[in-house]
Amino acid sequence: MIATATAPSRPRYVQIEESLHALLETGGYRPGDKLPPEPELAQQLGVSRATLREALRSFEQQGIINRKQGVGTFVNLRPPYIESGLESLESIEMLLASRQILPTFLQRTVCTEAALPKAAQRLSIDEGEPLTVVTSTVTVAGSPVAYLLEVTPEGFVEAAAIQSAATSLLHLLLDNRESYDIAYAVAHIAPVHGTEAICGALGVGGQTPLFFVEQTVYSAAHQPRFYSRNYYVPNFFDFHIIRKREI
Amino acid sequence: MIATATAPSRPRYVQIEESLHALLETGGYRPGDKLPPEPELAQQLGVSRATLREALRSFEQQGIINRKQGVGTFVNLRPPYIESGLESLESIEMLLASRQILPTFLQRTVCTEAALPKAAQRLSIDEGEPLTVVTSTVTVAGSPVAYLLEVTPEGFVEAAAIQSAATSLLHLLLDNRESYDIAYAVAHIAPVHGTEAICGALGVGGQTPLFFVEQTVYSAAHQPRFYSRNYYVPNFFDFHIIRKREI
DNA sequence: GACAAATATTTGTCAGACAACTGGATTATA
DNA sequence: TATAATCCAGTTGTCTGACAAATATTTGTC
Repeated sequence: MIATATAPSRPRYVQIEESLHALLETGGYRPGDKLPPEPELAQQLGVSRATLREALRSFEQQGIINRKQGVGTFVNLRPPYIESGLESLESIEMLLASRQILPTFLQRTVCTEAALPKAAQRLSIDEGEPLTVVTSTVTVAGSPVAYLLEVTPEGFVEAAAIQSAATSLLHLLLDNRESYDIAYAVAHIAPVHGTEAICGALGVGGQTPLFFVEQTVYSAAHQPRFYSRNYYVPNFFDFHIIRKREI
Repeated sequence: MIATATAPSRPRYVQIEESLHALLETGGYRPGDKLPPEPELAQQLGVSRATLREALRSFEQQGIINRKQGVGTFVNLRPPYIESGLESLESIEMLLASRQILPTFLQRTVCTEAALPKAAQRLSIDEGEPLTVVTSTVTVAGSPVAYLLEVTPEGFVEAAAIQSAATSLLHLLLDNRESYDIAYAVAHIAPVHGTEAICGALGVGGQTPLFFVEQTVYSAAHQPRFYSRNYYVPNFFDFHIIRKREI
């Protein structure tokens, strides 16, 4: 039925979630539609009702479905823009790819530096440890749209892979799920004026407010693996966030 | 045991989630701690194991706990800053209150205007319908830190309540959960230069980049209820977001 | 001490049953 | 007839009890 995939010990209710997800996506269910009754759905997925309900609970938590006692389970309307806001960790390549845009990386430089105190703290390593620093200017149709400065401990990513890649370092990490166990990032955002060098690279005047994102990227075990300081040209990007009420 | 609270028809597994949340917060559980075995915990909460497991699944989905077959259930390390990032919908009062700061609202004006096309579209109402517009300057210890422009259809909030409140309109909505069913917002963020009026109100020069947040606030049924255009002084705020990898 | 086997602990899954709730159909009543 | 009360089928919510599977601990053996 479902490919056993990489981890054979993954609990069934997680696998069922994936089956359910596929069912909702490709099974022709649209917002507002009613799902089959739980006993039927459980049989259809080859699982007990209790296990199915754990998966459904997770979906309900995410706001994908809506259960009502005595009535049924319904596919929710999705909030606008639910996907690909800032709350989802993506590389700039992924962001642009979803709009069928292919970026070019100019002036891509890769160098090794000793970690300064701030960088060392951020990556939980010792001062002076070697870091790999990648800087690049991202252009779309000839116009520069972003300036990236990306930092990771030397050796975390194979040097040859970094050199040969024509992508952002973050994309390299996210693209190889198995090798790098990237789970989330903490991003700080601010409006700034760029330095002369950055404004020059982006071809904007010194008075143009830039969108500055500084983020540290963590593994699932909360180990910092990477950080970046990126400058975006605001007119080209439209950043948004879904803000959910808590409690 | 647990107060029956407002809605008696709320499913038990949701109530259990709240009990669990309280248990984790006040029950002295720290990250890494192991929870009691499920049968014991179920008895402690006065609920069957199946129901408890649905609540636990929801917590696992949120990354709060970690279950491992044959071992136990553990409280997760929390990512830094997990709370009160931009991804959580809060009023500026709530944001500052968590840091023991009490803001003052100066030059608070309340007026009624006819909806222009853009505003009408945003709030899904007809052009020309009356809107209540609240503008205010937020100061902390005498220094202006934000300028708010908040808009809602007239009548959605009682006029007297708006007039008498010395808070942001959003705070009024979030503070009265029962009256206004606010669930989430879609926020767009950008770095901008303020207009003369705004820079004047905030006491900054025209070249200072401001943090601009334009958000539409929705009910649980995805009805737009409110929108705001806010300008923040960047040096006073440190906005951050948790960005999670999807899939 | 090192290794292997048995045991205990804990989460994962199942089956079946009944309760609670909803919405519509049916029936009783004015 | 119109309206209200009742019943009924359908669906999610909850419970009980059991066993399977994974892991950690203890015990036995050399």
